[in-house]
Amino acid sequence: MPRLPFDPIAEAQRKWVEHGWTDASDGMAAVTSVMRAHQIVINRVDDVLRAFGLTFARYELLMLLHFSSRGSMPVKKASARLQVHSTSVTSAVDRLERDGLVRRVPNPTDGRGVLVELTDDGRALALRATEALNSEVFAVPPVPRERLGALLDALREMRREAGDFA
Amino acid sequence: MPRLPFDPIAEAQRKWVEHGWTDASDGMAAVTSVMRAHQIVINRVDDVLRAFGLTFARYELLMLLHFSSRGSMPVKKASARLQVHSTSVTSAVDRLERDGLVRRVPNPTDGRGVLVELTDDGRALALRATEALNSEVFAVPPVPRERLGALLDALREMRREAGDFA
DNA sequence: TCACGGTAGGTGGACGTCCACCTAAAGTCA
DNA sequence: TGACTTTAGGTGGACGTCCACCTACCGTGA
Repeated sequence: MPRLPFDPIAEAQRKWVEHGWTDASDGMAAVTSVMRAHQIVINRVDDVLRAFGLTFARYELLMLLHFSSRGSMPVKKASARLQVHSTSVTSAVDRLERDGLVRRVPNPTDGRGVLVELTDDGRALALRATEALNSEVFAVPPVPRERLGALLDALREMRREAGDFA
Repeated sequence: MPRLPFDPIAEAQRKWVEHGWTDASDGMAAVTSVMRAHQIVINRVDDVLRAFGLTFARYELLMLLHFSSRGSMPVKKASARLQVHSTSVTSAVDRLERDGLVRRVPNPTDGRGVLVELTDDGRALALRATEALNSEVFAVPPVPRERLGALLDALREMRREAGDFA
């Protein structure tokens, strides 16, 4: 990826103001910046997880199961906690099951549902991946430490306003 | 999507600290927050663009061409400006061309390349979509106005450190 | 008890992103 | 000038996300 001689988002913002869309220019910049930030962090994370045959989506599901009291939960509950559609969880479970990291078991209390259950291999891999992620990515945040608080605060507000949590 | 009674990212952060991964907990929260923020903003944007048969990726390409002096540019240049792989641009061009919003023309100065050229329909649609996006999304940023500056600053730092621009 | 609306989960498909690989045309350098 | 390297762009495929639709089961109310 080439390094540009200028900030492309600042450039777009300039165009917005030029066209008289000043009151929308910050919002445009915010949306575009979040898009690019997502790309940056997911690439950093997936670079590390590739060595473990994982992606961030699948890693998150493994850790959610790891932290759950029984090591298993219904697809629906995982979907709510990870805040993605059930079908995204289904897709992750398919691949994790293929690799022997989780298994599907019938839900004893609901004949419609299945429980996704962490296997021993899955738990071990999740912990090894966490060690790598912690040291190679999370301990070296993608933003200077002194800005991290403001970033987390702003994004928490965004998530709250989007109705993620009470 | 159900509203959770608690912030799932704060909950994950608590688990991280419990496990002694304190120095990585903020980074983990930052990465996860950016992921979720991306989902929130892209859903808001695509909700509006759906009425125009567009997605944000294709909209961005249309606007890039609209702002360019000739209304056309090589795939490679669009890829650098949008900061996505060339193949992502190829894919967007395929769909925009299918819908008559851009056309591919041979690059007169490079026999290997093609120029992506905005059609009149493409330009008109981009402007109508911009009107809708400005009023329905960008003018109502996904974060309180008073936090917007801090968010933009933090994300600009992230992009700079990732090597996006000088 | 039983009919019916609601819910859990899966399927198939569209889309954007990336990667590995390919072809053809430039560019380079002896 | 000619052989080698680099570059532009496309293909095919993996993956995650969403949506529309489907099936099977649950729970509720008459």
